[in-house]
Amino acid sequence: MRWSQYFIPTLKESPADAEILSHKLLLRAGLVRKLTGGLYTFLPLGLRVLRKIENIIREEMNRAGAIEVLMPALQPTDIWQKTGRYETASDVLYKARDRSNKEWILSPTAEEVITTLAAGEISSYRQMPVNFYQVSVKFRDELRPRFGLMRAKEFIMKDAYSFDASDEDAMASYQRMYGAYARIFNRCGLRNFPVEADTGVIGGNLSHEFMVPAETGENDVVYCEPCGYAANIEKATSGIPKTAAREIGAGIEKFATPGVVTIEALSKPPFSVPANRQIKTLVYLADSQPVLALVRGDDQLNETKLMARIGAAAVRPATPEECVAALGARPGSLGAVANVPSSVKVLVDERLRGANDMTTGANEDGFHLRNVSIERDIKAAEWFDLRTVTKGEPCAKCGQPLKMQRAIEVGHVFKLGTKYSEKLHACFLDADGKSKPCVMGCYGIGVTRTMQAVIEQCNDKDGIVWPLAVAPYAVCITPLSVAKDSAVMQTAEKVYTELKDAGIEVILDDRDDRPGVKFKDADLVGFPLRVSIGEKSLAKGEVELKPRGGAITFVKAGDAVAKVREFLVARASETA
RNA sequence: CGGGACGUAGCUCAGCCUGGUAGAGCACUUGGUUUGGGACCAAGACGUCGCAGGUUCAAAUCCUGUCGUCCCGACCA
Repeated sequence: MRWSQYFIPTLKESPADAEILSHKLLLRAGLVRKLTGGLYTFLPLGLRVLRKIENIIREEMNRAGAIEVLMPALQPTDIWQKTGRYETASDVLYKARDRSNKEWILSPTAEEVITTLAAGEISSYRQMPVNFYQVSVKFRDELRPRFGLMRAKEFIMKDAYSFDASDEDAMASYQRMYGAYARIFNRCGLRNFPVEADTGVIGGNLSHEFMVPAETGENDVVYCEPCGYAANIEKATSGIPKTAAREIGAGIEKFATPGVVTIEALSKPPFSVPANRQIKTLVYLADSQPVLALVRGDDQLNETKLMARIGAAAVRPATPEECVAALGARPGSLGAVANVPSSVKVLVDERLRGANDMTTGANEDGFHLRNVSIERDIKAAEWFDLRTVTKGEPCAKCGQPLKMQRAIEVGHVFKLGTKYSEKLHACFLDADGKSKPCVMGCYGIGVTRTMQAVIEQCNDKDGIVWPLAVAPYAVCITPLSVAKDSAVMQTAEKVYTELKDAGIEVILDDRDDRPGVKFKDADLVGFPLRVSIGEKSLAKGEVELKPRGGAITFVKAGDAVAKVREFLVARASETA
């Protein structure tokens, strides 16, 4: 490709609405342009990178035995209603109406469609295992689109769905995808690692996310280097000790705490109740029913864990008014000991098991209760892990201190079980003639997000440093003069033609610009190798090879093509 | 959805407080000089100051509303 005939609108300055580095570089290197918040046009170079990543994904999915299909982005609502996700995923669904006012859904994912396909097409265990995948545009009405392609309203996702006849087979399918994902992200040049994850609105019972470490990521990951444990903070557990039991004091005692409505205030004089001797009482509404979640005063509730435990379609924190309606008191004086209607579920964090000598709200504004012994005084409690792990706590597996890291989620694998196949009747006849629901798994990769994650991880002060496997072009030829019959341009044209004929992806910067402009642009865009051709070195019969971020080497002009191929082969073998 | 900031040329921004001729740098056009890390000189083109109301003799500037963008939050009682 000739640069002058192409479209690479680089920018010297970062547009004001880009906050993080990778977003700025996407715009500055001329890879994308924003249409409006969360919606981007891919320009030629950005599209090439996208295609590179897609191709890596296709190769590895095919290698893992998955089969490519393409499903509609516009989907009927009835199948979403059958799985219940018309309600549970309602927040992110883009809905559209046609001329007869019929409602449609713009696909945020495709479990409903693929399971409908399976329901019609799979009737025997002999047809499985089978794994369908597609690469397509997805739509999500994000709470807050941000950071360019990281969280967009419309994005490109690879989604795959496996169907198996048994749980063991489904596990094997899961492992195959897990392995394929590791290969995909490694080939993209990304440092990445898998972590245990919550299954959220998707459902299922086993899940891993593939994470790219980055301070700008939206996930917190807990990990243990010695034993390899790693989990999303939403899922992570630790071996932190339970609350120490003390001598059980006198019976429960109510005391006045006027104006004290926070853990912190109660921990100060005159009350001086340490946070770890307080019970934090949080009120949620699960499908309009109040639920109490109890964690220790110095712990944070992990809302994702709570959601998973409650299992209701819609869970949200109660408003102060709703707290009064449920318990008779406002936040700050709430508790699970006194005046709790029997209809109200009480979920208690495991760390509080056995705790006594605790203080909690009295469900009467301005009063608390002390000498509370949880297992004696809180009836009908259900025990779960509900707290959020913090850095430095002992690993549950090996006892070493846990570490924490911000990360970008680029892929997610789920073992779904039969949630969707049961609801959409994707059943088959087993060898013994019995009808059973298919056991499913689903597997997603954010293709556009992966692209930006690569930029976030691979850059320097001058711009992007593309890994060869996903670079828009492998080689940029930079003649310092473009005068038509100059020796420099003739050499550039010759090298260009030969590289092209050798099947190497090469761009010739034939713009009539000063060398500095071309160098800056080549660095900004981040081509892995630059071949610079100038009068001075050409007088010695030489051209320059400069790897992005590396040192210049001089080679004989006649050897240039061979040397370029050598470089590319060596570079390719580093990540293969 | 709540809080905050911001909307002025293609981009980055000044001007607004204290109302009175629409600005700079970069990019763009033409000519010339340059040519190994984002050149220089000269001339030029480019704006309903987001939009709609209001106040005023007069609004980019003050007021109200609205739309959009970005950031933080949306659990920790």
